[in-house]
Amino acid sequence: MSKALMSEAQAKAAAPGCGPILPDHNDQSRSLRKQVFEHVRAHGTAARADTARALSISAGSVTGIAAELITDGFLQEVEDVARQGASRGRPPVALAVVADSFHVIGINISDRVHSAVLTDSVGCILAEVTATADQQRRSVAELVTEVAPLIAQLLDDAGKTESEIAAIGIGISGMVDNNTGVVKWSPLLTEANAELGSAFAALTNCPVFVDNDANIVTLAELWFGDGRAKSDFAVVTVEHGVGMGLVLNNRLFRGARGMGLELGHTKVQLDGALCRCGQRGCLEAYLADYALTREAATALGVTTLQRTNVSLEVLFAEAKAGNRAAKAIFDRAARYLSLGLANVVQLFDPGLIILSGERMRYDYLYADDMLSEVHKLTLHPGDNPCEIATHAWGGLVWAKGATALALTAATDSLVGVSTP
Amino acid sequence: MSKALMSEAQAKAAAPGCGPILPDHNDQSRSLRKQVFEHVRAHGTAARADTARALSISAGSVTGIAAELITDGFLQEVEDVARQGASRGRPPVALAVVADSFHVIGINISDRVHSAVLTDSVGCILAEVTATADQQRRSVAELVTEVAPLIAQLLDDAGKTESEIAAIGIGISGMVDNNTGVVKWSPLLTEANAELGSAFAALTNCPVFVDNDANIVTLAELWFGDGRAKSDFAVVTVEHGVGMGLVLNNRLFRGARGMGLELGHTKVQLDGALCRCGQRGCLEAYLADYALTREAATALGVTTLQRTNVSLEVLFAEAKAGNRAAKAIFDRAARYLSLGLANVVQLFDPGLIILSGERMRYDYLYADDMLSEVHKLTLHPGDNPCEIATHAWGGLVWAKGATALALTAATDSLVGVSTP
DNA sequence: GCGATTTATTTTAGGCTTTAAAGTATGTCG
DNA sequence: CGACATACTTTAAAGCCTAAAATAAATCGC
Repeated sequence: MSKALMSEAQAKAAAPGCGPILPDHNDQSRSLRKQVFEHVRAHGTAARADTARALSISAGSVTGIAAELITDGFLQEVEDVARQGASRGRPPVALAVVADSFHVIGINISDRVHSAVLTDSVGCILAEVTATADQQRRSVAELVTEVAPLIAQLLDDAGKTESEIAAIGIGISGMVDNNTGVVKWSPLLTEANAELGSAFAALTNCPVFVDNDANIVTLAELWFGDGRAKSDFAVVTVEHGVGMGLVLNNRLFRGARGMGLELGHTKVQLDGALCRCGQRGCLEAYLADYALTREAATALGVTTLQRTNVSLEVLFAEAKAGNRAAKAIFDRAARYLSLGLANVVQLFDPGLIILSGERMRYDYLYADDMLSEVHKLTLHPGDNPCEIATHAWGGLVWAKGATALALTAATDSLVGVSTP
Repeated sequence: MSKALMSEAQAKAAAPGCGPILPDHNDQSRSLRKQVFEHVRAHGTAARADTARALSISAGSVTGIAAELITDGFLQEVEDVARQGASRGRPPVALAVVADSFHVIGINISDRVHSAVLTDSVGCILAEVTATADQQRRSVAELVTEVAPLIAQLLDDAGKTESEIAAIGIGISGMVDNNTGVVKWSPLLTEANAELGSAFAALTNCPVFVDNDANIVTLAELWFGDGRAKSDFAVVTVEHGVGMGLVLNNRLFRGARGMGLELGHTKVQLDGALCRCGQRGCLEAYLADYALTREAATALGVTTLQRTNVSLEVLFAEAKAGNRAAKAIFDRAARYLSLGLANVVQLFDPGLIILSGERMRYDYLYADDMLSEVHKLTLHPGDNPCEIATHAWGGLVWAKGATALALTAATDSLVGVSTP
């Protein structure tokens, strides 16, 4: 059991490169070309010989593939600072990804603030931009109009043109079909089954990939965060709703039919509290913003509270100041969170759960009591209990995670094929 | 939503061949040799041309591979009854698996009765044997002594010798590490971390594979039952405990770390009913045999009930006869079952859930009320609600499922390599 | 400094798998 | 019977990868 509040800067410094560090054991089909590229990117720099050993392929293959990737402009030989004067034998020559071999854009669409970043092929941010959003629901067309200036601004700031962007990733809360880019439902949109992906593809002439916010945060962890060194882990987000993302074997698991993982709407109580989805007893109905403020209204004796986040802050301050009713609200939420996490452990048995989301500032939600409660509610016969970490990112997680979506796709299309 | 009570004979007649019908899209690494063999086995018979089209490989490859498999004795050309006088052109030559190219044994170890079957390479039962078990916990050594006669009997009945058995599959309830054959915990064994696999391997000189009973039933569905035509589905068993198995992309999903899928111990109630695992609020504590009999004791005014299954029968009879208290017990169990199933749907989004286990005879558990309750407790934005089927197999499911475990392994080791 | 040693990378020849395309076999249709 | 359709087989060649030999570039001991 551990807790870690890590800044983005720390996460960046923790390990070089980006992307999952552990190789993917299941899938032999990835071309060696892509495997070599991904190995170098994951480790920041890697020598040919190391790469050959790590991937269990012959040195000759690496030589050939590296030469090809260098010719194509994806890799380059660099001075290896780490290994200076180390050992005998011919010194290895380090390979590194050519940072500006391609670029991607990641966009997060939210109810309060949109954010977008433009990064190079190793995930370094070249430009970032945010814009406050009006809180109304809107149509896809309106949303495109709303977000288009952000993209233009990014390109301008980074000095790039549309044609230099290999892919765009978009995160939005709601139910998203990642394969088709269709948003089946979102609290931000007026339409159901909105063709968000194709709308942005038409706008930008780039391949566009869409996913829901929980998956986006999970990708952020897998590519840039604590999950890089793990091949299997879960991410649970507590915010407006309760979301979940799962990585199995270094890949984002999206459920058998592309949906699923709706942890927020798993039932934790028969005939329980009313959820905004209209059903009763959802985990979300005990944990999410609206659930807490609903109770806050009662506890603080206020009948109407203007803004959700304001009232939450008030509630938290009251709890800190010793208001028993306020504290009880957080305590109950924490107990239900522990129950929800215990169910995740029982069903998926991940080695690590990362708690994410702005609400993680409310330390009641990740107090030691809550964490030990999870273990009390779990069977772990092998004595390898699930590690639980808290990770409060800055506001750019979502946009950063969206770039991971784009980076994956761009890598596939550019590096995965032999003649780009 | 559909219900189907299908006998083993019907399941057998429903589709020819055995094993998953849908090809595995994820894994390119399977050698074409194995893919061809598995395609033929899955379809009962298949022409070379059909196989080439189905697997998207060239006809020439199939010719070569089929020739090799025929030489090695795994495939043969047969008269194709179906296609007589169909179309123009040279008639296809059907290929079929040579049934006695190898044999496997499947064993189910239970608290009441052990069962074992010996099948050929297409899953046809050549011999079956059952033996009542004493209900005491026992050591691995005692268990081996107990089961050894069944194996001897099978071999004798089928006229085979130990050396003709390619693999043995064993199912046992409890927590099993399939990779190592270690039973971490089982209600049938006195020891923890019992090396059941190696114990039987030592006895029989065969490769032995062990899995828990829920996975075994799931394999039975995947190989011989309703799951054959699905690439993703879940199986939920209600019996002494509540178990679950999940098939993702035609493969049994065993959780990130080989454990997991402990649906019975997911929590459905804070501070709920006491479970035999010592925790409170487990789904199992509302559904399993001991949970029902515990309440039956109260409802029927009986203080001590001799045998669990006897008292369950009494309770069921009372409910049928109109005893309100008895009926209420089943009703509540059904409500909790629907809640548990809804959670499975929310998290895994399988297209199909198969309810299995002897308790499915208690129709309260799969009444339309329960099924519609599941859908009421689930979000399904794409209007593709999860299908729920009930499947009451005969007593040999478990043993049959265990053969699937053995068949998988035997196919890998025998067919997967070019020179056996 | 010099050769032995060590490790990294490159070159080369060959093996394996698979395919496309041409060739052969065997049926139906008119 | 010939035209056609479909299934299967053969064959040459392409691709990918490896093992092994060759080459490169460093350190170590003297």
